This record gives sequence, structure tokens and C-alpha cells, in this order.
Amino acid sequence: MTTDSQDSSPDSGPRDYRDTLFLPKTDFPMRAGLPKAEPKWIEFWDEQKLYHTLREQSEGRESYTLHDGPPYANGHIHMGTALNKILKDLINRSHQMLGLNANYVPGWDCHGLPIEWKVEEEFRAKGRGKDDVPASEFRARCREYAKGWVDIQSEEFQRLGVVGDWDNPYLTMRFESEAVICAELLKIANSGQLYRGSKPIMWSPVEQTALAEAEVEYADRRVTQIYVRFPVNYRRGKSVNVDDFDKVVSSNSNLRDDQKEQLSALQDFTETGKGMLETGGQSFATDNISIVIWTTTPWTIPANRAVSYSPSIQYGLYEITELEEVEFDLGQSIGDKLIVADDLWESVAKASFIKDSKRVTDINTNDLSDFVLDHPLRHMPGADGKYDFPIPMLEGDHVTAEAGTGFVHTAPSHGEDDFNVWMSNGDKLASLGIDPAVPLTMDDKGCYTDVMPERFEGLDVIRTSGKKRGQDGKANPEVIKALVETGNLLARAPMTLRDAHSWRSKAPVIRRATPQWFISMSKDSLRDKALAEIERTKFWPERGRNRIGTMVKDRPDWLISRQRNWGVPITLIVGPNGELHTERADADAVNAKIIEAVFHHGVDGWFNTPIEELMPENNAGWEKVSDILDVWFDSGCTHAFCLKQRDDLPDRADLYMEGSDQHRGWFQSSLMESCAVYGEAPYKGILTHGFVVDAKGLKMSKSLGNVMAPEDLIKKFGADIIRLWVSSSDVTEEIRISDEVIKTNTDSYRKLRNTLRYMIGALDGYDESEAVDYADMPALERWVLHRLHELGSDHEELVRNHDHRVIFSRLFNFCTNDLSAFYFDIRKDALYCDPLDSTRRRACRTVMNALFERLTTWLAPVLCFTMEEVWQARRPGSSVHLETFRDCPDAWQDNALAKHIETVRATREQINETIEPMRAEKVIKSSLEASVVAPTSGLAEALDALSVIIADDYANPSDPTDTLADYLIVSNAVLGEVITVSDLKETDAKKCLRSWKYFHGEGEITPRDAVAVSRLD
RNA sequence: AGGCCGGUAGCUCAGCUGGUUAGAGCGCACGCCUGAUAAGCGUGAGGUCGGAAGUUCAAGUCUUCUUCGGCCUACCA
Repeated sequence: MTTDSQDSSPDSGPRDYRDTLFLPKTDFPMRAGLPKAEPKWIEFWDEQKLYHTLREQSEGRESYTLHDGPPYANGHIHMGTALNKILKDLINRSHQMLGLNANYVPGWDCHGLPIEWKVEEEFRAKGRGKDDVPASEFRARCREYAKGWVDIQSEEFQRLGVVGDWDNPYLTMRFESEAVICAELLKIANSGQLYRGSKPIMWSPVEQTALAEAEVEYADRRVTQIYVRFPVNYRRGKSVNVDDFDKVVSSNSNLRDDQKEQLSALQDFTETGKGMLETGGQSFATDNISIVIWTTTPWTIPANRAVSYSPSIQYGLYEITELEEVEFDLGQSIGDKLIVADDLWESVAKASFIKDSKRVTDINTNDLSDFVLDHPLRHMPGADGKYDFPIPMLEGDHVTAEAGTGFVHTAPSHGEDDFNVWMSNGDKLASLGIDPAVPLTMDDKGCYTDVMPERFEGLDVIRTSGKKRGQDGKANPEVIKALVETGNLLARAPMTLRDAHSWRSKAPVIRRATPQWFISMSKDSLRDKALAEIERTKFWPERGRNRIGTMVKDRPDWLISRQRNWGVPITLIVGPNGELHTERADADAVNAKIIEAVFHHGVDGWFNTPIEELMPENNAGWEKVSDILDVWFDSGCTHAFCLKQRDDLPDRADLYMEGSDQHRGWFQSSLMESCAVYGEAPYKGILTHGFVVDAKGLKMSKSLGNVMAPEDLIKKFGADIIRLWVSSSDVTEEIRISDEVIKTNTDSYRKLRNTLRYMIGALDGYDESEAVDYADMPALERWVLHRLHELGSDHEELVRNHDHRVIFSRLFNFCTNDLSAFYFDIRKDALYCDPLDSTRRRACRTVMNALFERLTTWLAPVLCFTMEEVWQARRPGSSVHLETFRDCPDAWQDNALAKHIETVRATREQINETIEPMRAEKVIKSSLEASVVAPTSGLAEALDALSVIIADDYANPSDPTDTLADYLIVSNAVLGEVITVSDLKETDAKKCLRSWKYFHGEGEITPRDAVAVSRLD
């Protein structure tokens, strides 16, 4: 520090002491200019090869692996993806600085429908339809398209400050990944957990293709609604007369013995009309009792296998007593008894020409559950015995009493609900000796297959060609005709219905069971394994365990096949009798060839390599499967092709961290895949975060116009502000963002920045050689270290528990309350005015240095740009991100000291409250104008313990020690009975021209200031 | 419609197993300083805890209902 001031002479006025002060000095800008500054730091880190340096530096350290969940490579990042990646970065950086090796490898999900559509659209724009583009070319373009977005998103993530292996991320579409995915699938097939079943999907007969939910639109359509009755055959366990029992048993020869016994005990399947039915405490002949259903798709009746009911609906048995007079023959006659929901009987009766009826009895649902029905077409001409099977009653959540009859006709091959209720009632089906396999009742063209009686075989639901393309085919009329013949049609009428249509051809869409590939939840105890692993996994927050647990408990077998183009193929070869190549003796050799082909040529390697090359021997009648895998299977394999393949990562991740929607998504697919192949979860812990919502807590959507884009925020405020927002939010719930929230964070940012800036200035020229030993420090300094120890002691635990919000709010409050408003404020005097080599000033700088190192490193994971800037203001060229968190020695802990400081602080507050009104009256302006009497109670003891003296002069001006006045930032303070504040301006005290303190004595500055100045001159 | 979760000052958050006048920071208002200055300091005003009922001597904290919001399913034969 230099001084160019001249000696003060009597006629040049009072001397200006400003230049003799040791004011903070720094070039560190107060205003951040983040939008411009941040990209330069990214460049700096690139030059330093930060990611690689971190890896070298932490070689041999214990690893901490947060395995990235892959975002979909389509579109720009949004607030949710930004939040996700920042949170990951926060966790990675914190663990790295804890002294671990947190190697982060980002990844992308590249296959799938959305990209397929975009690319289809592109080709269409060029006048090339789906069938004109060779599959290889199409897939190549998909690959290119995905790559484009990977590059863009990579830039966007890096702009947020996320550190990771951006040069070598994992992609589900890399050939190596695709090969591993195929290999994983083959392992599952080898283990026998894979099987081929069937399931209804949306199907367009016109285009002969499967459709995804997003590919259909809903439009009005004229359909025929019908009421159909299902004759009650008997009630399980209660019926009489066994005629055809042997027939049933023999037609189900694959029944287990216990099932046969059960069947026998139930005295089963009888010819219609021979039984008696007990229900509602009464007995009825079953010959004229029926359950009534309503449907708008008559063509599904031949595929009916069950009737669903709901226990929450009231059902009644109604006897027809009078019919309308009509010109055609009715199936129903007086005396017939019908079971219908009470709430719907009126509408059913009206539709069915029933003029009058009487309600015979309640039908409770326990009884209902035991009813077994006849198929309504059982006795139609030409049935060929194909409907001689029992129709069970199944309980279903999807059944309501809003429309129809309160019963739902269930054709598992033609409806999602039907399928679900069918599949989830396996036990009941088994007890009735019913094969639970879903029949393939309809072919690609939408025509009945040979599962049906000859009468129906080949009939089409929808015309697929000609002028009437898209209109009803022959199936509906023929079915209705057959129902009339059996007398089971109660009514028919046209109606308008909103129904699914293909968005391309506008033709109606049907639901149709098709052969699909499944991974069994039970064959190799996959469900049990997964549930056991969930128990072993750590969850943040804990409720995640319950959420994924109930899903896994209830989930059906995993449907993994898709009839699509852009994805990893199901690399199976199926034999003439449906057997898999993995069951053959040469399976290993075939598998090796398949994997090799995919490894070298990607998915095209499968599609383009002829079967003779993959399976050279005995391949007659064998065919390659042309389905592709569900993309969830792809991403469920990331642990296999990323973690387990890379040498620099462990096989199992410490943490998977995604939005709470991934309980059903990636967390589960990864768990299933990994348990199926390796018998364990690929992760040790799961952390979930909520979704970003707007100021009112509503989700962001274009239609609401409440969308905020990370890009805009970066341009306007900078990535560090977004990062601050993440670390100040409770990420386990929904996370709000709004202009106001951003403003709050911008303000917090400024406060932190200035606190750090002040330290940089105060530490100007600081050298270790001026450090003061802990034992020699004033109490105030030791208290700051105590506070640091407090913050540092559970910092690691907070990091390991991902409590970043707690860390941040504690640091922020520390900076604001303890440093800025208390410690810094008190120490300004010593820092600016004490002789340079005074113990007090040196101790302050020693502590400032300790503070600086800890605050910058603790904040570095959050404010990665700003802390680098702060760090380099003192250590140019080095990077704060290569540092680890500093230790806070236990010796710093001093609870007694802290208590005493709190006592003094409380006094300070009381004094301030007293000074405040005097300020308002303009008696006292600066607190240094005040002389105060502080209350003795409790304070004297504290001051004594803190070695704070009560005097208006320092005992040793060249090495001052703290006075009570210093703590209170007044010029004079003594102890007394009551608080009093008096104005020193009204006394004979002089204002020191250098320290602005009022004092008594010779000269224009206090003795302490005189020493400081004299040492400069 | 079902499953899981949440609603504490304008904003972001504390508030453990129910127990004195519900806390913090920011923002806001007013004032001070002008030697952290597009900074710093001080003082103050703001919530009855989404709503209702109940349990209890006592409830933000337990129970039920309700309302709003979020995620995930299911959306109709």
C-alpha cells in the first residue's frame, strides 16, 4: 500500500487519511455478466481437459457412480431435462470433491417411434411413401436424425455446466450397444424366461399394420349396438345333473389331477336347461335364466370367452311378464328371466321390447361369481361344437353401470380390458379347466381365422379394398344372424360412437390379438427377485420403494415386441413348430454369429444377413423374427452395455436418479432386465425428483403458455442462476419456476457473489506467513472457525443423502447473518485501520482465508462457473473443480465460546433496537456516534470468557485486542444497569479522522491509528 | 375412475415422536452509511398453517371428509 499524501500543514486543512487505510482491493467484478462469462469458462475447462484431469487425479479412489438415465434424442432440452442434468451434476461434483471418483458418462435413448415418425414425415415430404423406402435406408436416416439431436442436446447440457464424458457418451444405437442388447435378450431366451404369447393391439386392417396410441384419432362412426343374452348353465358347487362332465374332462386332458378333482367335485358342465339354480335363497330351473350384455362390436361375440361384472353394482333377476307387439320374431318370450344391473334394467327392457316385468330377487355378486354361462352361439347351426366351453364370470374394475347392462362381454383377443381381466383371472380359469391362452381369432386382414367355426372363417370385419373400403364387412351381419337363430339376440339398433381411426387412412381401427413376445414374471421367479432387490435398494425419498414395489407386484408379464422399424431386433429364429433356436444344440454358435453380425453392422446386421449364414444347419422351415424390441428394453440394458462394458465404470451403479415417472419406466425396465439376466438390480440406490411446474403449481404446457425454456434463462441470467434454483428447491416434490422465483435466486446470487468478492478484496496480498495460530486468535475469529466446523461436520452426510437444499440454505444463511451482517461488519475496523502486522488483523485474514477455501469448494458444485471465477481471482490458472472439500478440525469446535458470542450478539440486537429511534429522530446517524451502556446481566461473564475488554482505549495501540465497543460497532461501551445510548457528538470526544471513531486524547487520530500510520511513513 | 404424493408469510424453505405469543432467508416499507457503493448496515410490517368436522386438557403436527395441484395407470363393452 502506498501513500502519496503530503504532510498535513496547518493551512492545508485536515489531513485526508484515506490513503493510509487498508481497504479491500480487488478487480473482481461486482456484476457477473454470466451469459457472456460462462462460455469462456467452458472453454477454459476444455483446454484444461477437466473431465480427463479429474479421472487421472482420482485414479485409485473409491468410485461413486451415478448412472445416467438416457434422455430421448429428439428436440431441445426443457426445464425438466435441465433440472435433471443439473441435479446429477450437483451430485457428481459433490461426491468427487468428497474425495471419491465420480465418473459421469451421459447417454441417450435413440431408437423408437417418435424418431420413426419424424423420418417418415421427412420422406413423405419428398414424395416417398413408407413402402418406397428400403428399410436399411430408412434406418440409416433414423440413425442420422438421432445423432443430430444427440449433438445438439450435448451442447445444451454442457452449456449448463455439466461435467462428464461428453466425447464418449453411451448411445443405445451404437453398434456395440445394439449387439449387447441382442446378447442380453438371447440370455433371457436361453434361460427360458422368454415366451411367445398373444395380446390385443390396435390394428388397422386397411393398412395391415399395428398402430400406436398416438397414431390413432377418434372420430364418430355408425355402429350396430346389440343386447345379447348368455344363458346361465349352472352355478359352481350348487348345480345338479351331470351329463357332459366326461366330455369336459376329456377335452382338457392336460389338466392337473387336482384340477380334475376340483372339476369333479363341482359336478360340472351340464347340458343347458337341465339344472336348478339356487340364488337369493330360492331355487330356479336354469333353462330360462340369462345374463344380458351389451356391445357395439357384434363381430367380437364369436371371440367371447367370459363375462365381466363388478361387485360395486346392484344386480337383479327380472322375469318378463309382457312383451311389446312387434312385426318380427323376438328371441325372448314371456317367463324368461334376465339378470341385469338394477340401474340399467329400465333401458334394457325398453330396448328389448319388454313391456312389463317383475323383479324376482337380488343377485348378489358372490353368487354371480360362481355362475357359469353358455356361449350364446353354442347351439347355432354350424357351431361344430366350437362353442362347447364354459363361459366364466370374471370380476373386473372396468365394469360400470353407466351404459349397457352392468355386464361386459369379454373377448380377450379384442380388447385391452378384456385381455387384462382374462389374464389376471388365471386361477379361476384353471379351476374351470379353461385354457388361458388368448386365441388368435383374426388375421392381418381383419378376417376370422380357423379358430372360428367354418361358418365364420374368412369373414371380414372391415372392407379393406374397393369402393366401400373402411366400411363394415361381412362379419357383423353374419354374427347377428347367428344370434337371431339361437334366440339370444334381445335387441339391435344403430348408434353413433366415438371410435379409433387410423390417422393416415381414416379407416376404423380394431383391437386384435397378435403373436407377441413376453418376458415371464414368474417362470424364473423374476417378480420375486425384483421385489427382493427393491428391499435391498436405498430410496430417496423413501416412498419410492412403495411406489415401484406395488407396480412390480401387480405388473403383468413384460411385453417386449413391437411391429416397427427403428429399433433393436428380436434376434430369435423360430422353428416350424414354434420352437426357439435357443433350445437347439447349436444355440451358442448361432448366438455368436447373430451378435457378431449386429456388432459389425448394427441392427441391419440382423435384417440383412440371410438365415443360412446365421444358422447354417437344419434351417428348413426356420424363420427370423422380424419384430423389434420395446425401447424400454433398450434403456433397461444401459447397465449392460455402458456400466458393464466400460473399464472405467463399476458393473453396478451407486445411484440411478430420474423424475418420479421413471418408477414405471427406466427404474423398472432396468430392474427387470438386470434381474432376469444377473439376478440383481443394476443400482444400489434410487433418487427421484418431481416435475417442473409454473408459479401456480400447474404443469407447463404450450396451450397454457406457461413454458419457460432453459435457453432463454441462460441468455438472460446465466446457467449458474438455474443451478442455484435447483439447489434451493425441494426437488422431491413439484418444483416451481416463475419470474419471481428466478428473481429471488438472482438476488441470492448477488449476495453470495459480493460476500466472496469482499473476501477476495480483504485477502489481497495475503500470504501464509502472516497466518496466526488458532491459540493466538481473538475469540471472534475462533468463533468463526467454530461455525465453520459446525457447517463442515455434517456436510459429508448431507452430500451422501443428496440434501443439497439444506447445504445451500445453511451456507447462504451463514454468509448473510454470520459473515456479512456480523463478522465482516465488526472486523471492518480492524481490517481497515489496525496496524498491518497486528495480531487481530492477521488473525482475521487467516480466518478469511480459511473461509474462502471452504465456501468456494462447498459452493463449487452449485455455482460451478462463479466459484471458478472466484477461485481464480486468487489462484489464477488452477481450477476449483480439482479441489476436494477442506477439513474443519475438531479443535475448532468450542460450544462454550459460541454460547458467549450469542450472548454478545443478543446485546447487540438490544442496542440496535435502542439506537434505531434515535436514528429516526436524526440524533444519531452512524452507530459510531453512539456511546452505550450495556446491561451487565450475563454479559460480563461472556465478555470475560471472550477476553473482551471494557475500555475506550486499546491497552496496546500497536496490537489492539477487542473491546465491547468493537463488537457493538460503537465508539464507547460500558456495562451498567439499563441500556442507555448517548450521543458522542454532544461531548468533548473527537472524531478520529482515520477510523471515524470518537475518542478522547491528543491528535486528530486515535493512538491505534497513529501507530498504523507511523508504520507506513 | 384408481394408486402414490403434496398444499406453512408475496417467493424459497424450517417446524423431530401433538405442548409456551408458528421460525429463517429473500422480497417489501422506512431509515442509516457513502472507506464492500448498480454494494454494506439497522429497524419494521406480513402467515393461524388449502377448507370442514372430529380425537385430545392441548393439533400446523393424529383421524375422516372435502378442495386444489403433481406423477403414474385406466379411459368404456
